[in-house]
Amino acid sequence: MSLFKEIFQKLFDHFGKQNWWPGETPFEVCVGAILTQNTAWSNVEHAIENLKKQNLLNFESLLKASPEIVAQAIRPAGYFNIKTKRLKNFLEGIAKEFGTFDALFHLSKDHLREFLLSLKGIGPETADSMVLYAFEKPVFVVDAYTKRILVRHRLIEEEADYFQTQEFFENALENDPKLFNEYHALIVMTGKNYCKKSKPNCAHCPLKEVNGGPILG
DNA sequence: TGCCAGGCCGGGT
DNA sequence: ACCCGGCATGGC
Repeated sequence: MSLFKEIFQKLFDHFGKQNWWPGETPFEVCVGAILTQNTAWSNVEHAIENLKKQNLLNFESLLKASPEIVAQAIRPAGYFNIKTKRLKNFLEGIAKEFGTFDALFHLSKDHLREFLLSLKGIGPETADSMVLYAFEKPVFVVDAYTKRILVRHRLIEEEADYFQTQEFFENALENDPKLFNEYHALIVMTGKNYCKKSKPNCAHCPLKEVNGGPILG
């Protein structure tokens, strides 16, 4: 078994199934992906709740809602002004290019990804989170935790960019959206245990050794 | 109190 | 091409 499969297995055995993404519909997943940019999910939950209460958590309603209303609703998620713009860019981009949200389901993975990345406010992680968790196409989502863990264990260089890190996983694993789904969720769980500033082999952090050593401390 | 959170953009050098 | 500040709330 490959190293990356072994790591996955140990994380899965330790943490169990994560049932990601926390969202009831593909549209909700997309909105959550934007709202959680550099933000704790607990804050996003309040914003999502507000949108639900006001019946704004669907494509048509959110598209029509005024920026002021949206900003007020998503306030708990932080960066509410810029995130309002990003949501609007997303919604208006879809309306202009495809007409409906559901039309996105007919796009190929690469076309979908390319379209999302063309929108201001949607970068690689947000796009890939949508592609994987809303549209269930096989891309490996990389985030700050992913890089932090790999760098800590000297599996990648500090300088590795998003796409290099992503290839690292995608080359090592079968192209399975369910696997990518679970793996990324487990990495987020694991990453919370790594302090941000510590050097490799920080005493507080788990996963002290990967090659030949115990994965979980 | 300060630091951190499931990024991304835009302006300066 | 890099580097860096701005964006903002809530939890520990």
